[in-house]
Amino acid sequence: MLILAIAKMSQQTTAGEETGETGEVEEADAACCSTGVAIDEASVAADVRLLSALGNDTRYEALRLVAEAGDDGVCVCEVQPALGVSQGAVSQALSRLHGAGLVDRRKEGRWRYYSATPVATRLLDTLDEVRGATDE
Amino acid sequence: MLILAIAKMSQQTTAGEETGETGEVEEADAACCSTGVAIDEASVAADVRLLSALGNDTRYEALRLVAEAGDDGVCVCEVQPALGVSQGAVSQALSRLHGAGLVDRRKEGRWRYYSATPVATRLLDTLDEVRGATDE
DNA sequence: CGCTAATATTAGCATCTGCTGATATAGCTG
DNA sequence: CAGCTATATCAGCAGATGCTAATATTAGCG
Repeated sequence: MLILAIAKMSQQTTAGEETGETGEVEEADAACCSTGVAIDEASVAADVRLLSALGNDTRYEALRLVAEAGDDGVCVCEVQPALGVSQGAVSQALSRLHGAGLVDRRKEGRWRYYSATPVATRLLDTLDEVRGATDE
Repeated sequence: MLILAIAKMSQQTTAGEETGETGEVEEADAACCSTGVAIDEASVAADVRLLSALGNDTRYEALRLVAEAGDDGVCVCEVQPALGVSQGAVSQALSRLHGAGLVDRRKEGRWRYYSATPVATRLLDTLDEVRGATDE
């Protein structure tokens, strides 16, 4: 993928922005990127998977509900009426969140409980913070 | 929307989870939710808009590139070859990011520069942190 | 002014997504 | 065991998405 190349181009870009030209980027000057922001393909995929899992009302709301429940988690049987969509849609939503590492799940007899992972908690906190800062 | 109702049900749920029944949730006990996690419909919409804007490779990578460039931002003319998609796709991607409040834009003659907003910076930092914690 | 360059916008298409309803699977009870 | 409940999975459909190519708009130059 392009990301490693992007990181290199970015460094060049900052210096060359006055020219307004796309400029030929030489492969020299590889001794840059000490910012630790260079990001590899797998990380991109992981981030996009996480973000896209949350970029949907039903799934976002499901996660909010799960996160609200705390460490004990919440039973699917309670998520479903709260979300107001079909049982199948709820199950798929929770499965997608689980696949993205945002919820953990456990069985208790017939019942299935979902709880938020630290990743999810952290991300929701950040969203709350940036929204709060933006609402000023 | 359902969210306010969700917040109330969650409180009840924690107490009633042993019953395994969906239980009739009374409207009483409204004196809860001191955690500040109750979230309104507009906030959900805002968060989902932000998250879905980023839940796509092209747009995520565009934002990464913009964020790398620092306060001066990056010229579209440099983003396009870096992303390796059509000029139109780049423009749409940046427009979507702007609409989600993740990038600011300015004109300099023929050139258009995009820079990351604090919201974007913060979110990307969090993603890096949780990914870093997860990769252990 | 005409022309070129940069880039936003539009139209259209293939593919993807999210939902519903149906079905499959697992657990519990008498 | 049969019957019921909880919930995961599947199939299908309508609508959304993301891309390309084309076009429109803006900026700069001789």
